[in-house]
Amino acid sequence: MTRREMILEAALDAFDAEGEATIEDVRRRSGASVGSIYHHFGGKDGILVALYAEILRGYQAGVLRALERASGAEAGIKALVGHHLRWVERNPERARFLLYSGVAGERAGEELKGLNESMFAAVGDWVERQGAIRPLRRETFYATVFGPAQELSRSWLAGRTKSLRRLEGELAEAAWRAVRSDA
Amino acid sequence: MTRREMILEAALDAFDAEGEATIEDVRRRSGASVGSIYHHFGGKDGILVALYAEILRGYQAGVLRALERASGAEAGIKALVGHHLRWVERNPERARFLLYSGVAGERAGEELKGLNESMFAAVGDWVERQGAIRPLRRETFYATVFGPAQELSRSWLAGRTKSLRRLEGELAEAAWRAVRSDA
Amino acid sequence: MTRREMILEAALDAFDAEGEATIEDVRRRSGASVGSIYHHFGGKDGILVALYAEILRGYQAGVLRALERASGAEAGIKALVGHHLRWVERNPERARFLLYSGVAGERAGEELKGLNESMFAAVGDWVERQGAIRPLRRETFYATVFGPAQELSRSWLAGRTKSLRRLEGELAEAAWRAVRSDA
Amino acid sequence: MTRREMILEAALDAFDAEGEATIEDVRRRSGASVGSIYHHFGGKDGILVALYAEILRGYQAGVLRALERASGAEAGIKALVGHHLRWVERNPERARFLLYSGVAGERAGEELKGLNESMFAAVGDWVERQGAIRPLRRETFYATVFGPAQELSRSWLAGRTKSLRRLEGELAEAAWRAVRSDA
DNA sequence: GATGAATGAGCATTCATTCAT
DNA sequence: CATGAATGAATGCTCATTCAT
Repeated sequence: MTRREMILEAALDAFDAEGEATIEDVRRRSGASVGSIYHHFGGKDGILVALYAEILRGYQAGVLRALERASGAEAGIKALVGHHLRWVERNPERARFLLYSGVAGERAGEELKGLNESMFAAVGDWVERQGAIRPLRRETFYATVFGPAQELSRSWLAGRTKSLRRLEGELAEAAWRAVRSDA
Repeated sequence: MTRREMILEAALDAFDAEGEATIEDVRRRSGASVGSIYHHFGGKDGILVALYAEILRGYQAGVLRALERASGAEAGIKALVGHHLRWVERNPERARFLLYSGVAGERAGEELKGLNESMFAAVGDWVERQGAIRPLRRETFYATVFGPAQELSRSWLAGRTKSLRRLEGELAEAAWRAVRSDA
Repeated sequence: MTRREMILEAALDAFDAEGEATIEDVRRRSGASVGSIYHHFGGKDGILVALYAEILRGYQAGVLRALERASGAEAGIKALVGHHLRWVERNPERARFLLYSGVAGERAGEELKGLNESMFAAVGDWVERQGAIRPLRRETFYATVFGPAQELSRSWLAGRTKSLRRLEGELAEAAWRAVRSDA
Repeated sequence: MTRREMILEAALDAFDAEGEATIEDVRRRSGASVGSIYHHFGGKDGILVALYAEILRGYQAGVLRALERASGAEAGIKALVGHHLRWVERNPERARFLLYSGVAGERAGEELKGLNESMFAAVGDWVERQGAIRPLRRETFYATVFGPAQELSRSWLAGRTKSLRRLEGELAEAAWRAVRSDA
């Protein structure tokens, strides 16, 4: 494991345990010196953005894989919802970091925007190839498919919901009903 | 306007402008002294919780009003979605505070929990009186109805979506399709 | 119980429980308002000095009583030591206040100086009437008779010594040997 | 002189001059930045404990040296008293810090306890090797030998006694009479 | 690449005191 | 006599960042 990786892991651990990741937290948990951390990442934001990008890449790879495996619109939509719930349940610290680190909002940067663009494009292509989905504005589509799973994920991460897997069927069905065409 | 109200308003202004509300921010914007702020609210958390509760009460009153005015399940569901979007668009600072102040997660306290309970109960009662809604677990229902609107609200507050009102029709229709019964 | 007395008692309680007595502590424990406290005592120092004087008067009255009851030099010296230890053991909060409130050092004031003078004079008179005591400088005499008991009192108040009464015999005997004349 | 030493010296100076040592006092007097102070000592208590330990070590080294140089019980007891008075008179700021910093009582910690234990043990060994000293409980012995000198030291530090050296003979003699065996 | 001493602005909080009612 | 809102200086502490070795 490289220094770089140790630092990123330490930052994720710190964020999970403390709700934030100060340089001092990262130093203590990684064993690296302050100077070394700055050498590798340039600053606190550098660590957070790198970690965010790494996590997001992993999540998105799963999304695309789920879509590839599914055959047909219904299976695809349900796979998107299911993957989201299962990924969050298997990666609570990573999910927490994506949702609460504050990186997305302010420090986004071009790298992250590019990541999102390419995934939106891939999912958009897939949607267009399906016939059984109602024509919806892009924003409505994403909010409708991912919004409920996202809200439940937040709820679960905060300890207000017991299990996500348990709700997967209901939620996937609801998403499908929301976007399927009438015929 | 009482000192207390001036302080709460200053905290909301500060949060909106700076993304956080330090005591110094609140002091400067309210004109109150540090001591006076502590006299009234006991500490920083005291201000935030009081403000959160006040805002939440206002939001919830609107939810209940929307439900009362609506006749029938479809109108009710769509009213819930519509009210959410319109309230956020009319009260962006308040919405931002509810979503990003961090009060909900950690400092919740009994007061806030009570507020949520009573509203969930009221909405739950309404749902049970409707016939045309599929039986869904409580968590699924809330996530399905409010989740998409909530995700879009976050997107809009972050400047990534132009208008919420524009999407109200599509989103309300999607929510209705997700929860309506088959018949 | 008058307001004044309630305030003094609250100050002693606060000092015992918190190691200091802030105006806010006193307010909460006495039930009096801040304004009322200032009305009666003028300020924080006013409370502390008044309390110190009251406690000191009580202690000194006991010293003089112990001396009056004793017949002869040996009994007198031993009575002084014994009274000190027993008073501390029966009034730990008062003893703590006298030793640690910091009133004696800085804020002394004429009232307290007068109290000490008159007691020193009374004890000095008694000493001069005894024949069996070695001539010692006043400072040496007081340090020799009270010093050991005082040190042990501090130790006991800090929890480093189990019982004072248990050591009374040894300590009184040692004091007597230290000051008795040779014959 | 290292940063660390400069900070400790500044803390002692501040305590002597102001009666307390705030971080700001120490910063101004040492020339170090707040951050540097925290880097070295972790907090205000860290400075005080380190300073207390350093001073106590110096005092105790003198005690042991005094005992080694003395031949016989009487010379030893008198050397203990004499060393105490002379050390206080030569190191008033250090004595004041030991007596009034408040470190001993609350923040003691293992380091300080260990220091006291080892010195008590060394003095205890010496006492046991002497024949001419009455058997006294350990607490009584220490209180009897050091108590008077300690009380006088407090008195001198507060400006209520002119000279300690002047009283050394009387006080040492009194301590010896208090603990010597009858024969 | 790595280390850790040093910096200083910024923050939440405490507290004695004043004063209008 | 009593109340409590209001004041503001002072305090201990955190933290991202720089830089000489």
